[in-house]
Amino acid sequence: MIDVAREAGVSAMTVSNVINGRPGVSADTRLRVLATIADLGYQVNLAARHLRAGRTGAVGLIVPDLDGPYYAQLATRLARGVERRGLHLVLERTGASAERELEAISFGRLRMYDGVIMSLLRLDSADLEQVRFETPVVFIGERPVPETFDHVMMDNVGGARLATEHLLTTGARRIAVIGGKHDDHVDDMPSLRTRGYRQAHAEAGVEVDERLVIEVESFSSRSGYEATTRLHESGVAFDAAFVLTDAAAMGVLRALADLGVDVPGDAQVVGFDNGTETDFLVPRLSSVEPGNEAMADTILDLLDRRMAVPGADGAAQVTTMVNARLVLRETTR
Amino acid sequence: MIDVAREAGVSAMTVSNVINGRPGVSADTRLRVLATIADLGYQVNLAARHLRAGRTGAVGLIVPDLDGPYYAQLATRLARGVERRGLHLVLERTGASAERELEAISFGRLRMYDGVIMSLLRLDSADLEQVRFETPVVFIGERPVPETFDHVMMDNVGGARLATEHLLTTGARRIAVIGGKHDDHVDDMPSLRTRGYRQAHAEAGVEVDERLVIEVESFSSRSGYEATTRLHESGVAFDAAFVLTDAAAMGVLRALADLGVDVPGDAQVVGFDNGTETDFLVPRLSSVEPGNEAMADTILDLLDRRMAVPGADGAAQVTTMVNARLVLRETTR
DNA sequence: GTGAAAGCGCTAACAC
DNA sequence: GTGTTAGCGCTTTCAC
Repeated sequence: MIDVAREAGVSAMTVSNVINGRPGVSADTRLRVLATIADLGYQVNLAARHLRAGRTGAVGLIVPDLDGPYYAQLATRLARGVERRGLHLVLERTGASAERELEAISFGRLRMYDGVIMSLLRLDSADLEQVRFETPVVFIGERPVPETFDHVMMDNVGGARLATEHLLTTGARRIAVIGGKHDDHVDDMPSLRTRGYRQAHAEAGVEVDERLVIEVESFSSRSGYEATTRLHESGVAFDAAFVLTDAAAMGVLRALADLGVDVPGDAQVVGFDNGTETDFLVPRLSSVEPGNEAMADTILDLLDRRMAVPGADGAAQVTTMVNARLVLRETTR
Repeated sequence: MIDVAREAGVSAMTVSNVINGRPGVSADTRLRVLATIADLGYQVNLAARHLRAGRTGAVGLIVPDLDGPYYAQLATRLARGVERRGLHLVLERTGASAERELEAISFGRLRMYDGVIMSLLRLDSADLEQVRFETPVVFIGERPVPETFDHVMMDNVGGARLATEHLLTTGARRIAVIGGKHDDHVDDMPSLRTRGYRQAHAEAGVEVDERLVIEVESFSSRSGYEATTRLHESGVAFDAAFVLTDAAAMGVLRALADLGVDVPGDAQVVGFDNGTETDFLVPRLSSVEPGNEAMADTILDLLDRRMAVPGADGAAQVTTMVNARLVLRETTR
């Protein structure tokens, strides 16, 4: 920068003013500086700007994974909003490992961003209270977070209840829940969705057969496939499957096709997330739409609010729950 | 840091030495400093470290999109490798817009990373020559890049030829190429894969009916679906479809199911990318495996080499082409 | 084994 | 409209 200044015959300050489009530079000088910048191929040093001015121009999105369609689609929505605000979105993935989640929020790494949107799967509220956050953060996801943070959630329980109610209404009585939990004391995604499943059963006066609650290790298509195969081999009858994610539901559909089970004739299937792929499966997957658009908008509004006031995080903490609805396609009656 | 130093009764330098695990600090002092750091909840300021030391600890991966499975899966592979090297991977998406691609490489934004892996779709070699890259970069993808850069490519032509050869060998004579180009003078992904398709036809002495070359706007499932519907409505007969990406192939399969076309009986289908989802489609999608693992390994090796020598980029530029192979599943005979 | 001084490249605040 | 001064928080260098 100092080179540009010398070459253009002005001070570094004037160059800075030109670069940042600040007023109070004569058109003449501005043009000369711009020409010199182009000439020398000068680029600002963002590290120096960051150190001095405190802002980086980036918003971080920290998510467990990107192979699944859910976070990838959320990222695309958020990116658009962030760019509209003159910033850019940067993603980090933790692979749902506690170690990497901790790394992402430690060593001052969050300070690399002007604001952060974060979905943590392993770390709990207590872990978070250990860390000092200097950056505005909005949490997403089901894990509880300390009271001081903004938090946007989808209605896991309500969405699951909607799906299960529909299955019960259409005559299903033995609904497998793929990815469910036997013990739903924790507030993570599988537990909450299983809770909705149980609530719908309770309201309908139908008892849950615990053998229909199938725990899985991950929510990949492969997991869904294997869980369905196991369930079938166990000989436990079922006339519907509520699958906790669309990705897993894809595996369930594939397994049912292999097993010669007709969908939705012999067994109905409902997924969760309403990803863009649901419309292209054979048969098309009915799914819980967790309010993806509203979610992205709410997250950005909250982050705006936090980022507006530079230092003080005076604004009251907000927890928002986005409404879910059911989208029926071909895997349900 | 100065606070920690004062509190621990040492100099800032010693604190720095402790944080960076440098030798030459007595065990006694080290422990005292670490305790003080924990006490005060101190975190390094990465902006300051970056400014002074030049390194950020991050590797950037800049890709067109993340909704499709391809880049998401590549990112996961690369992340593992990068973490093994004590760094972390950070993603940016450009949405395949020229403007955003330019932004990502301008304003010194690449300097935020110790190394960058980049897939550009819009910018061409001439655009890239304008920009001064201060950061080690490895390019991926099919677009030509200036001779000075390392470049890892998949064998688009060869992979497409393999797929088409197989279809021809199994008796197909009217192979639609969904996403193909009529004019393959440019070296982008659709053109290269179409070139392989044409080569296979030429070798087999089968003429290409240009009405079977279906251009699409994007490679989403929706595009594949619509292209197939259009082709069917046009009344042009086909007995196979080579679809340029798996995501689009998913839409093709869905369309064929809607149209009552039996796969692979009435029409065979082959995709490209061999994503993890291919195994869970109904029917399972045969696909070109572009060497995803080898690709990730090669990229990381090249980046290592560039990042090893801090300033001088003395090492000769390398262009690598990874081999493709065909994975047959249920959509082919 | 530890510390003091200097400076990375930028910008906020204020002087002219 | 433009320049000067100071300092963001680290690490490199060299002295002790």
